[in-house]
Amino acid sequence: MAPTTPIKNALQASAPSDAIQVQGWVRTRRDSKDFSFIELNDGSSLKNLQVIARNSLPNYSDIQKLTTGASLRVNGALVASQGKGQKWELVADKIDIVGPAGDSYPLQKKGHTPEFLREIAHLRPRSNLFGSVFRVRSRLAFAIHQFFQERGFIYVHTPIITGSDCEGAGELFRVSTIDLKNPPRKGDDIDYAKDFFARQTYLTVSGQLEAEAFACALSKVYTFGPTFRAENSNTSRHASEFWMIEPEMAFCDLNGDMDLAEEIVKYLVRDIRENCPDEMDLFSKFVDKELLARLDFVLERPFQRTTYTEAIDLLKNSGEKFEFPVEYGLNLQSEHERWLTEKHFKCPVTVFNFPKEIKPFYMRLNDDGKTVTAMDLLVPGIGEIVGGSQREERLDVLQENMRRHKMDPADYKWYLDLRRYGTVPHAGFGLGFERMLMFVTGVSNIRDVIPFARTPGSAEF
RNA sequence: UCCAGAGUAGCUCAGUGGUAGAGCGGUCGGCUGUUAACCGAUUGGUCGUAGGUUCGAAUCCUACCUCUGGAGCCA
Repeated sequence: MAPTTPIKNALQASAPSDAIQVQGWVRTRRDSKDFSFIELNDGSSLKNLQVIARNSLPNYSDIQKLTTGASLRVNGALVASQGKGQKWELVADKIDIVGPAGDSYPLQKKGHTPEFLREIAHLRPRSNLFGSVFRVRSRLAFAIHQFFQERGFIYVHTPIITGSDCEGAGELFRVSTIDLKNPPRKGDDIDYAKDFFARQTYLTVSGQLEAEAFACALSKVYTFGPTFRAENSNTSRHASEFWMIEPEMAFCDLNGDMDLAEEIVKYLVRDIRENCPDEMDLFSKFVDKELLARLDFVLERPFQRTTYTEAIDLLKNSGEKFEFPVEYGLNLQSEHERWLTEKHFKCPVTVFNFPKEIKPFYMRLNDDGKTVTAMDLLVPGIGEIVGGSQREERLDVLQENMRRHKMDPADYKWYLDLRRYGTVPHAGFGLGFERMLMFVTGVSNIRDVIPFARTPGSAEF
């Protein structure tokens, strides 16, 4: 079989070519007097290749019946286009109709709403918008690995099935092979000692604890994989299955942690700006007209930093009327975060040193005894994109934190061992992959940056 | 889970108590190196579901389902 030229390469050709082969799907077809124009797309780029099908082709009557969505293999000559709008076009010597699409094919050449395309998630990557989103998703994943690998971080595959529910109950998916109709029992309770893993197990909500173990051996590590939350969250920013990037650094404090978070956000924005120009152009035209200006702004301006206490003061003195109260000891609400990043600082802002009462047990207690070394990186349009902290490395303080959070230290023996043997200051954060993708593409619903989204009540496909 | 809004043709929508509509798509024909081509014709409906009010309901009422926006939780 002759080698196939990706349409992306054909469009970037520097010289005509007598004989190439392309394969792809029909986007549109227009008849002319003695021939037909076919716009062919193979997903290698946003742009289509214009194919000229002359009426001298033996199967021209079949070609005239082609509709959007049909798949073709075309052999012909790549020549300079006579028309405007494209540099090259392919004059076909032979067109094989690999698979016709029929008149029930749901995608038109006209634009569709993202909501409709979501209902046909198996076909939506054939649209300009979703093809672009998923090409950028691929590039973003690559850039993440590149960022960490360039800096000497070691990629750790933390487990997806886990026995620890460190973030608290009620938000995990149970993993079990127990027969739901006839479960083994111990008294009135289900006997999980008879389950597959001889204990209760769940889908992971975070690889952090395991990443800490590896950071305390390999110094700088990162995880990048799927995580799961059984929260009944119905918003455009939450999914039940999503990907998270979690670096963890030994011999690192909160400042180093904040530095890394700001550095990676800038790095990823710059990488996508440079490597996905066609896609970014599409997003800025059809998704969010302010996108490029906002991203360039993020690249140019230094990120701001403010303590939680200062942020509360700023909010209190802002003169702004907020729906929710601003009070020391309360969580910052979405409207507060938006005001800080969009109205006050007008750039990404990192808030740090939060009251210990509103943060998890593993965050390091500051010397004031009131705050912990937590940090949230807020970006305009999305809100919180990174959450991280310096971890509590002192065994006695960590055990006290656990008791304060009504946790049994005995359940976390292996985690406490990290503090018993060669403990070190260490820090890390979680960066939501989809939220980052939303930020760089301008796409406003998380369901539209995941190939097949899982959300409460919805796991079709 | 809470608050608000919306479900009418394959898609986007109009129709607000009295015969179910348009544009796009599809189909047929015409024209044409076209660019979301153009021109003409045509096709296409259990008005989200189930009850109720009424002589009569897409339209008013109730419940439920789904989607969207916002909120909580967070990444």
